[in-house]
Amino acid sequence: MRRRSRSLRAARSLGADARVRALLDWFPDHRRPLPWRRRRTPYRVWVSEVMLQQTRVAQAVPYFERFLRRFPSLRVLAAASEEQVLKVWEGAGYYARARNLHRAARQLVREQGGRIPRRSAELRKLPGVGPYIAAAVASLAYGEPILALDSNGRRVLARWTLERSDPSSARFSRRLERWAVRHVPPERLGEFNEALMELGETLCRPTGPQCAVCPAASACRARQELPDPGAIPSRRRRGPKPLVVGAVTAIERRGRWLVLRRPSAGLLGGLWEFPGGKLEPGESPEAAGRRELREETGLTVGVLEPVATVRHEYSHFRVALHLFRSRSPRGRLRVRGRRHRWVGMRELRRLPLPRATLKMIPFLRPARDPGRVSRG
DNA sequence: TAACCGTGGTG
DNA sequence: TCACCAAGGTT
Repeated sequence: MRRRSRSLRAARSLGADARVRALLDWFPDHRRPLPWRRRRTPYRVWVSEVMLQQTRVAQAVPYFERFLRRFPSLRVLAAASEEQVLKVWEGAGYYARARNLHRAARQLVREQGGRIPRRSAELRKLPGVGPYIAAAVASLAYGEPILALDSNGRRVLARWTLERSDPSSARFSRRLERWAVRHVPPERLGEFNEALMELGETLCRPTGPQCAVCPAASACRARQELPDPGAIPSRRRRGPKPLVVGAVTAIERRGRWLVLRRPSAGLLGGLWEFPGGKLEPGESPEAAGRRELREETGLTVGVLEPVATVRHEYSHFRVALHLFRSRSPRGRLRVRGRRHRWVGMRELRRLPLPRATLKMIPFLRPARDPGRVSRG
């Protein structure tokens, strides 16, 4: 049965490019059983595409399972609070993805009776849905004959066609899109989209492509004409990430800790954290901890107890956060422009927290080992 | 166009 | 330790 369906598929695309034909023939036997490929509903495809944005499959899988258990449908998602959604997203990063997905769900329930649009042009209007995700959902979930080209796909096509233009330029994407649309039969575009990604992730990787087992190797220009096919597309090197030094103060009062909610937009939007901020030039961490606390909460403290230094890396900078603790703040609490709460440890763990804050929590447990400070 | 937006795996 | 980078979107 399998051989017959494979040859039928291959026969139908006889007019296509040899690499396209080889890819489409290879895919059915090399298609990994990923969770979003079971029961392929538009909602599941959409959630998976959002999660997979800039994220490896292995990292996305557990989040996808957890998210679908907690929010099995668009309506359940729309009925949840943003905080609940962010909590499930906690640790996955790029939190705007979760906020946008939630906003879009609410918008669809409010305006479209909870139905996910079938056409990519309509999907494209939803928050957090750009050209790629719109095309991917429309083609994978609804069979719209539209090309969905991600960075995996662009890398593969650039190697096939020896496309040497700057990968960050519009020209690069435009030329590859044109090539694909010319060489893939429209009715095969959905399969092609997925097959190309699969090839890009499993064999035609950024470095060290596995040409020996690649179904398209014999017609791949990079393979045939370059000493290292992995040299295409060219990779631009980024400079080192700048280091930001900050101070964070955990205020404890009767077993409860003061936390602030970050503004909805921007870095870690909507997540909760302890008061703190960047050191000013020449300022000591402790002085910064006192100053930030005063500015953000109106509270003043005397000597701060150093607890740990937590290091963390974001998309475009690194931080070293000096964590302090105080049990004796003075003054009247006055937080402007953001929500604040006093929470016990159990309640704290129920809030959506940034990774860096999660790293701090073990240091704040009841002191078995007073004065303990982390390395670094 | 380019900066911004997290996190974890990898060599 | 370090730089790369992974099913992109927004501003």
